[in-house]
Amino acid sequence: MAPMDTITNDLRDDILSGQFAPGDRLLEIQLAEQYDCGRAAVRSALVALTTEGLVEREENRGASVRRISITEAIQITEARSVLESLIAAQAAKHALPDDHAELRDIIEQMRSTVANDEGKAYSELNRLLHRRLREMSGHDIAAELVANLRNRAAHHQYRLAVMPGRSADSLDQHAAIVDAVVSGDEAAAADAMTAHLESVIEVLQRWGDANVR
Amino acid sequence: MAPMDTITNDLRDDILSGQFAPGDRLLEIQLAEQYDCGRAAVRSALVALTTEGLVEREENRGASVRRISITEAIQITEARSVLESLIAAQAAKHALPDDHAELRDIIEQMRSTVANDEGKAYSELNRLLHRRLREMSGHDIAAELVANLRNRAAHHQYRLAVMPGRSADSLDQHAAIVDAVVSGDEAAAADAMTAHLESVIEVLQRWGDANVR
DNA sequence: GTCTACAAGATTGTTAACATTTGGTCGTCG
DNA sequence: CGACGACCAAATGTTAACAATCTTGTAGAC
Repeated sequence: MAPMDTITNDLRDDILSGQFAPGDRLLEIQLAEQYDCGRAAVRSALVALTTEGLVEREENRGASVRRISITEAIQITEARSVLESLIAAQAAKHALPDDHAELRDIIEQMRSTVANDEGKAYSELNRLLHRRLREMSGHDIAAELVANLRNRAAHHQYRLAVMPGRSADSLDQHAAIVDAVVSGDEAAAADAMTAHLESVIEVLQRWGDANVR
Repeated sequence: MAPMDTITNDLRDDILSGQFAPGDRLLEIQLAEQYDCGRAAVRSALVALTTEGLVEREENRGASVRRISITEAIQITEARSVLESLIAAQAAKHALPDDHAELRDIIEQMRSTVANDEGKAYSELNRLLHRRLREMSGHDIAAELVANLRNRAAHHQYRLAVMPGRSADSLDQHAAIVDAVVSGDEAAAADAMTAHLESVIEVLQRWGDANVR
């Protein structure tokens, strides 16, 4: 009834949206019922999500939502940093005038959400901006890798979003990225993106130091 | 009889070693027989390798070894470039004296194979060097991504290895990387790695221009 | 009271049969 | 001679039952 890819996407979304929390067990029968499909389809989805790094499977012991430690989240963000910088550079190279307008518009909307303290909306615009930059870059490989890395650290990203005063800093950094992309300056775009993610890493690091022991 | 992970690894190896060429169909029954297991295990392996980017699957039409175009191979190498530079920097930061000795030893062996024109052996040392750098870096995330990217472009890498005069250039570049890592200079290590992979990209680009129309 | 042995339940792993889809072949008709 | 359509074979997709494995709870011995 439901093709395998659909299950994979649905389950991925449900994990990312927090309906299944890190550590939660993923029982095949239960999922089969929930998504109205056979166990085989669920198994395939679990295998796929395991190689994506979102799910952990142990022989004869079943699957569970993978827990991501802080140190791992930092490494993920470091990898994202270099890849997104590549993307930003390529976006600066390939973006068209229409794209420029769209990027500027996103920044304006972000500015508005920050002024009104709408954390949720800001977070969505954040995702949108990064996604559009990936698409504009034309670099399918880097785009795919970054999308995956983002998913893996989604939980930690979430905590970041609700940190007080973080949106303001973040907004400036995003504006700088867009400025560089719009002006077609590849190196500046890459640098701005690196600076942005360095700042994210710093926050993660501080949070880790404060909470781990 | 054979656990799923084993099949996945075996099939991956057989694809990378060229026993299954790009475009070759991967029939479930045939593979089940070849690896002495059920179709279910084969299916799981195919799903896993599909999300790894090595296999292509089409609904109701079966799986085949994914073909990688030159432009895709270039993008793969570009992504590898930034990730391996990150790895080189981390390796420079974390490598211990024993590691330094090992790296220098690998370079010496490489020098010997180049002098004796042993392309095959050089290629293996090449892989070994990159792998050890990944391990020394301690950056599991970047290491995993690079390993995957290397697999995806394995076929094009192969063509590179047999190019005349390429080993000599490559050797100098690798020596530069090791020098930087051994001296603990993170930035220099990253730059040397970038230079190395830029050179690989250039070769791919020239080959592409010469062969695609 | 704690530890071990064992049995019951739950869950994954495997197999086999069945259903569906695809692609091609052959034959007929225009 | 070419085009259309019905069949047929091959392969994938799906389902259900069975086997193997792990976990949990319990009873008994020390």
